[in-house]
Amino acid sequence: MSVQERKQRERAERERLIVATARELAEQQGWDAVTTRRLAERIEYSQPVLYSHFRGKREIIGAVALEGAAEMAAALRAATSAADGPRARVAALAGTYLDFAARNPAVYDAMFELDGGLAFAHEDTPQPLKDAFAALLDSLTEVAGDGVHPGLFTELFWASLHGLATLTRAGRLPPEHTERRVELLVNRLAKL
Amino acid sequence: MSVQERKQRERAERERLIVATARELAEQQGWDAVTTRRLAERIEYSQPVLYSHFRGKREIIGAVALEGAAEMAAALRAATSAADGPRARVAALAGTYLDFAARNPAVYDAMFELDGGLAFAHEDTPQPLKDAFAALLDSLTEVAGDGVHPGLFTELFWASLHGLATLTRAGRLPPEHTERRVELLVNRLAKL
DNA sequence: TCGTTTGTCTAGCGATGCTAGGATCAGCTC
DNA sequence: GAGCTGATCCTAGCATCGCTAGACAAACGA
Repeated sequence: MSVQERKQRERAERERLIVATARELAEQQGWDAVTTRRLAERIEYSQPVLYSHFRGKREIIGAVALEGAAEMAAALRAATSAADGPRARVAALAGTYLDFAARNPAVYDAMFELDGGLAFAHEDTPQPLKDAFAALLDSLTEVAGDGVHPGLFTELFWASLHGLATLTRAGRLPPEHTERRVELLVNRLAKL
Repeated sequence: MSVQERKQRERAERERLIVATARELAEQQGWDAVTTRRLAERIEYSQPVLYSHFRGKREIIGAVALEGAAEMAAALRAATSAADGPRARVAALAGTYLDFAARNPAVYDAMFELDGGLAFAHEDTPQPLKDAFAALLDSLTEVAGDGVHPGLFTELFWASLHGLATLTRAGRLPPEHTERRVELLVNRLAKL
């Protein structure tokens, strides 16, 4: 048994290595540079090994996305729990979200721009994604306003953050007034 | 001279054909299906002909994006000019924007998701893009609120619409309550 | 009528994601 | 300890991608 267990451990370790390497490479040189050949070379295995862990490149992207979602959820929880009052919580939430997107562009792409084969808004949505949304929901429910469905409000708030994040990073929005835009968003959307 | 002019006309016509075919193919089967080979086959010319009109695939995407931007700008103008009062104008603006994105997903991708090699928020931004932004700006200035820079407000409003459009189409947001989300967006962001 | 230019096509390059089939090496049995 | 077996990994290759070089033909000006 012990032999099998060791092999399983090594396999799991190698899988983590693949995901970490893909992420690192994507952050360094963009997802276009993450080819199966380059990835294989970096982990010092041959190409087909990747396919014994993942169905294909899509699933590797999906794995990076899940890792990112878990981190983002944790970051949002940490930021909101350290803030005092609804106003500060929402502001911290928005700031942390955009900060995460700006600091981890490749991961953010894996989560929301690229096709990682993940299910959203379903019952079979992976847990880390649910957690991240729940982190948003928890802090936004208290400022949704009377008669407004918290889930719907959270979806809208999230969409606005997502729009700001992607348009800014793609150079569609000038980066200088990011903070003022976030401030305006919080002031207007949240019923304080 | 007449001969040269005829040739120029034919060239311009063929260029329009390329762009229209690329757009059609993208709407039918997605941008992944728009390969230079397939595109060349559809227009009944060989592959290198494409490269005598455009530097590469990116530029073809960019051409589709510009065409789309012009159409979107026109649609926004038409919708807002037919609406009475600031409230109705903003609602029409938002509805038309999301409707355009939903009806022309491939074109919307070309404009905002894919790399079409276009400059944004610069002085050398192509006119159709400026027009589309100006259409937003014109209807949103009157509801920006006191002391709020209209351009900044427009950027935020646009980002929110963009987030709703992309997340909905990518299956990240359930499509059923789209209208309620738009209503909430208009009610909260606009100072009426 | 004869070069020259302009336009188009065939063929091919390097790179992509992915896979088939053979080699190698660990573990187990006698 | 020898031989078998099954898992593990690699080499080699496929089809397809964006893009380009060089050959060829048609249309033009002299």
